[in-house]
Formats: sequence, structure tokens, C-alpha cells
Amino acid sequence: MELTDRQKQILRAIVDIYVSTAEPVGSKAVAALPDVSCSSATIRNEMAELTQMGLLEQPHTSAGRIPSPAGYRLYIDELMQDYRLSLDETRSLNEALELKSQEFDKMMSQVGKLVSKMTDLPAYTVATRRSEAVAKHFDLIMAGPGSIILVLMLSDDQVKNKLIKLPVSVSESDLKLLAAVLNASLTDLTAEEITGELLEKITRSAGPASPLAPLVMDFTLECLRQQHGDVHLTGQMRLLGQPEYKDAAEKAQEVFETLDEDMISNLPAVLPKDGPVQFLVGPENVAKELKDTSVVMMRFDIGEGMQGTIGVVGPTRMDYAKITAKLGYFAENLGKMFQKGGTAAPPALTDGTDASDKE
Amino acid sequence: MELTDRQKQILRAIVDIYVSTAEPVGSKAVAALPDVSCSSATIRNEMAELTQMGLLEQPHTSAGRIPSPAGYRLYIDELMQDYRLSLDETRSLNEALELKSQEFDKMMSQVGKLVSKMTDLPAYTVATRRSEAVAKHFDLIMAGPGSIILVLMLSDDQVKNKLIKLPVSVSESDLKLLAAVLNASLTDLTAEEITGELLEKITRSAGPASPLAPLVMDFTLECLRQQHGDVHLTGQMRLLGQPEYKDAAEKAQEVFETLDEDMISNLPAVLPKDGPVQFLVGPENVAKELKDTSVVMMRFDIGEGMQGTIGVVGPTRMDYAKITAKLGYFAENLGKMFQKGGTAAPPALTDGTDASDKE
DNA sequence: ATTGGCACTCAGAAGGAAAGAGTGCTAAGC
DNA sequence: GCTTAGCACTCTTTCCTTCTGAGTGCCAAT
Repeated sequence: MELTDRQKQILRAIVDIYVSTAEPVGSKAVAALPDVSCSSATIRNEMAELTQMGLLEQPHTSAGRIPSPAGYRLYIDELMQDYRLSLDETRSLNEALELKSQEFDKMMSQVGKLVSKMTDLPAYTVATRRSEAVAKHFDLIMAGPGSIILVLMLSDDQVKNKLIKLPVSVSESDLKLLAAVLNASLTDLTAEEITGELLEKITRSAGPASPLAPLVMDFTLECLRQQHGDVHLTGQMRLLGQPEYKDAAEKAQEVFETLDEDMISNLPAVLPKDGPVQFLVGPENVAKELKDTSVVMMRFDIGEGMQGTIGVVGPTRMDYAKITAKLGYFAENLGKMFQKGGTAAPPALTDGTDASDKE
Repeated sequence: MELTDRQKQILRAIVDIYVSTAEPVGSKAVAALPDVSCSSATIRNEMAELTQMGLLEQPHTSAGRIPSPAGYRLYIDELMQDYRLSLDETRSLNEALELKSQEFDKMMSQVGKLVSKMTDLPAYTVATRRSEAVAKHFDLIMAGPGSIILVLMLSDDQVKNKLIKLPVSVSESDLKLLAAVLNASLTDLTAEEITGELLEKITRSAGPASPLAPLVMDFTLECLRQQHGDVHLTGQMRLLGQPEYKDAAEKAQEVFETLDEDMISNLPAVLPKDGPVQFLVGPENVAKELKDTSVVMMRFDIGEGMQGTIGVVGPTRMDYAKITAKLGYFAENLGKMFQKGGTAAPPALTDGTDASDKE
């Protein structure tokens, strides 16, 4: 069944008002809007019909209406109007984007904190592998008597290292030999292809440095098997700033007992391929503890074989348009930064205006 | 003024009862304890005196007593009885201690989660430098055309790396030369001793690889300047499980607005040299937002030049004895793990930072 | 010095009345 | 036939008031 234009307008108005007030919306409030030209009685009739259709709900008989999950979904898919970031907002986002650290994990964690601060809601970031990783290059560096640094470069351009301490000391040339063997036999293999037999073979041909081999392989396997980087979840407490959790601390607690880092790290898999942004509205979430909770996720590019996700967690009554706009801005600029490569601050972004702002 | 033995016994009983019930303690409840052999009237008299001395407080005229901050302090310093971990508790602590990751930062983060889970309170971990760090060893590895991996070993046994991408390609021998120059002139220097002039000098003598030099030095400086590792703060939501925050979500929010990672990372400086454990009881905390919040911190050893801190945040009414026991157990075993730090499971400091940011 | 007894205090629970916001429906108006 | 004003009705919320009970402080007796 199709909605009339007026019904769409009313639904949109109700979502907009409810999002900002967190109170059920009455017919009077809608009628009072400048671009609504009919009386509250008419609105009441339409509201009754929208309720009939399952797009609105009534907390109790004599209260205003609030959007139902289906109502939110319709709003997101069809009615939501692009939110335009104000100049002030763009400016503070830009200031925020001057990341300090050069280390990837720290950057991701900083980004999460930023997003959380800018949206005033809990946020997370996570990096996910797009395809299976393989080792690209091994190096063994002598760092002192009995101290060896293993450096491992993966196909997704990640570099991992590990300091290994051995009771016996190994000669420089032995290390070279082992490194050569590793590079010859352990590169370009996925985690499954690395077997016990292979380990034996390597150990045999590795010469005096062979005690190192199992340690190297363990570490390599650990690195290859990581499907995603750390989940950086921050600002959980900000959920309490939302009226729906004001006097329901337990609920907020429950949310994050359910939505733990494990669950979050699996969320990117839910994202459809056809767009960078995805909404999980209330009960669309798998777990019933999250029935009043929504998640907005946005994908962004991190070079080779990796993709990043930033997400925001909030009550179902959430300013989807605004959050989407902010996340989009982050995602876009992070993508640029990672592509260009960010040694310094994001150069293109520091001037305060985005190209798209030009009239 | 000295306390009589009986007064001490009563104060201890009141703290113990209050800690477990979170309700003001009445004279009857104390008198009912098996090892108390006087009547409630006597207790009342003693309680009046303890209140006089500022060790107890009365929420209102006709309520029981609760310990004052000074009362908690006295309890911690003199009256607290060692809590003995039960077999069950030790067992689950042991199970928990089987850390999965080999990377240092991930281990610290895991430890934090564990501590939080085991104490059912927010917890944090942080690694701090004991002394100023210097670079010990540089290595430059060719990872592909225009891709160079910088490996940097610090005096505290941390290993950092960074993937650098250059538009031009550099020959293997040029890299060797630059590495040699770096090892000759940039090692054993503190961050202050690394100056612009030095950079110029290095750039001059570095030959064709000289464009790399400033990037290397930037990164080195960033690493050296880090006084402490990431602060891993987790389980904030568990604070809401405490009755004092049940209907005061804002308060909980305030706590973590004040006690952010910045503040936490500076807490270890407060620890006295003479003991591994430190209590910050309510108003002893600097910020007034934390006047009802206590922190228990415990130090532990991580090899060379580094020290770890694990901390637990909770309401002033906190089971100091139990928390201390659990933290102690963690600290002891983590210390062992890090010291052993040989080849087996939990390794010496390994910085698993990946450096997939590109140049 | 300790204890039983008793009057007194005060926070929190329980009950109830009044207020207010919003609806659904009906009948009149364009 | 759609829209609107009017009105009775429903329920939540709020504000009082009352009541209950835990706990104290003090006094007199042991």
C-alpha cells in the first residue's frame, strides 16, 4: 500500500520531532509546523491510519505517537532528508581529524573517540580484512646477544614484529639462512596451507637457527588468522546521556553486555556490498537485548585488502540523518588520508571547507 | 587520639557490612555479629563517639552510620584484613590468565578486560616508562619497489615499525648506508638530544636515501616521547551495577568524563615508591567529580625500564580487601610472565604495532 | 561501665486526588 | 466527500498526605 504525500510528510515530521524531543508526538505539534496546512483533527485521522499500517505506535491510549521500527525503516529508506553539516560542524570535524599518532591502531582508536565525541554517542572502529592474507616478507634482525627481532610483512601491507629472546645465541649468517628459507617456503601461503609438515621441512633446512622456526610460524599463524584488527569501542557512557537510558542504567549495561567487541567485529559482515552505509534499526538487530538500540555503520577504505568501519550506537530514536552526515564526512576524509598516506596532518582537510560546500 | 580495640572492631565491622549491603549500618546489625559481645546500646554509644571523631557519618538523623572517607582510610591503613582468595576464585583467575595474544598492547588490553570482569568494576591497565628511552637499533628493510620498512628497537625492549612508501625507489645498498648512519648517530640519544642540526648532518651523509631521514627521525621522536603506552580502560558500564549509580546515571557519566585516559595515564605518578598498591579514596582524588569514587592501583613489573599498572575504579564503598587481593594476584603472575619473557607463551615486550599507513 | 526501655525523628512507601495532554468520534462547514 | 471544531473520555504524571518502621539518643536500672 502506498502512502500519500501528506502521510509521508506527517511521518517524516513525527520522526523528526520525536528524534529531537524524545517525547511522543501529538497531533497538535505536527499541525503547528509551518509547512503543514491542515488542522490537528486531520492529522489525527492520518495518524490513526499510519498506526493502522504499523508505521506508528502509541505508548498508551492517550499519548501521542512514536515511530515504530517499520516507521524508522521507511523514514531511513525513503523520507530522510540529507543533513547538511553546518560550517561550525565541518570546522570542528576538521580540527578533530588532525590525528596525532602515526601508528595505525592508535589512529583507529583516536578516530573512534572522535566520532563518539562528535556524535555524543558510543562509537566504534574496526578494520577488517577483505580477503585472506598471506605473508609477503620475513626478516630477522639481530638485536643483541640472544635477542632477535622478527619482522613480518603481510599482503595487506600490515607490518608486524616480535622480539624473540633465546637462551642460546645465533650467528648473523644463520639468521640470514633462516630468513631466506622462510621467504622461500612460507610466503604467499594462507593460514590453512601452513601445515605441520611444512614446519618440519623448514626446521630441517634452517640450520643452526632452527629453534626459531616454530616461534616464527606460531606468530605468523596468529597474524594471518586475525580476520580483523582490534575493535575500538569508546564512549559507552554517552549512551546514558540519552533520555531513554536516564533512569534505566541496567538497560544500558545490557546493551554493551550483548554488543561486545566480538559481536561488533562481526557486524561489518552484515554490511551489503552496495553502499557504504548501513542501518540496523532496533529489532533488526539479532539480539533481543538490542531491540531498542540502533547502529549506524559506515565503511571506508584503508588501502590494500583492508577496509575500515566506523559505527555509532544509539537508541532507536536517533538522528539518523545527522549521524549519517557526520559519519560520511569522517569516512570520506579518512579514506583520502589512508590513500594518500598520512604522515602529517591531513593537508587537504585543514583549510576548513570542503569542496562540496562550494556554491 | 587512639581508638580502643572495641572501637576498632566496630569500625571494621561497619565498613565490612556497609561494603556488602550498601545500606547504612545500624547498631543492631553490629551487635548481632557473632564476635561482638555487647549490646546494641553500647554499640550506639561507641558509634556516637566514632562519629564525633569523624570516622563515621550519618546520612540523616535517624539512619544508621556509614564510614566517612577518613574512616575508609583508617580501615585501609590499619584495620583491613587480608582477603584470602577462595580456591574457586584462584581457579578462575588462573583460567583467565591464559592470554591469547602475543602482542603486547593486546595483552594489556586483555588483562584490563579480565580484571574488570573478575572484579565486576571498571578497570584499566597502562604501561609506563620508568626512565627516559633511547633508540637502540635501527633497521631498514626493502619490502618492494618504493616500500621500506623501518624497524626501531628502543632501550626498553619495545620494537616499533613503520611502513614507508616513497615515490622513488632506493637501492638496497643505499638503505644499508642510511641504516648505518642512523645507528651511528641516532642511537643512545634522548628525545631532547635529537635536534634539527643533527637531522641536517644525517641527511648530508645519508646519500641517495636521504629523503627517508626526516621521516625516520619524526617517527623516532614520536616513539621516544611516548611516556606511557595506551591506556586500556574497559568495563565502564560495570560501574552502573553498583547501587550508588543505579539511579544516577549522570554521576557515572561524570566520573568517566573526569577520569579519562589522560588522567589515568598520570595516576601511576601518584604511586609512592614504597609499595605496589595504592588507594585513592574519594575526596583524596584531585577532582571533585570523583569525590564518591575510589581507585585501587597495583604496580607490576614488565622487563627493562617499563612498569605496568592495573587499576580498578569503583564507588568509595568498595571491597578494598577483595579487590586488593585479586589485583595482587594478577600483578604477581603478570610480573612472572613478563620476567620469564623468554621464548615461550607470554613473550617479552613485543610491540605488534602494524604500520599500514602509507607514505 | 553496660544494658533494657522508651520517646522521638525522619526517609521512604502507599494511597488518592487533581491536572493535563492527547485521543476518537460526531456533527457541522466548505 | 474531505476537513475541521468541539467534546467526552482515557491514562499518565504529579503532587499531597498519611503511615510505617528503622534507628537514634538518653535515662534509669543493673
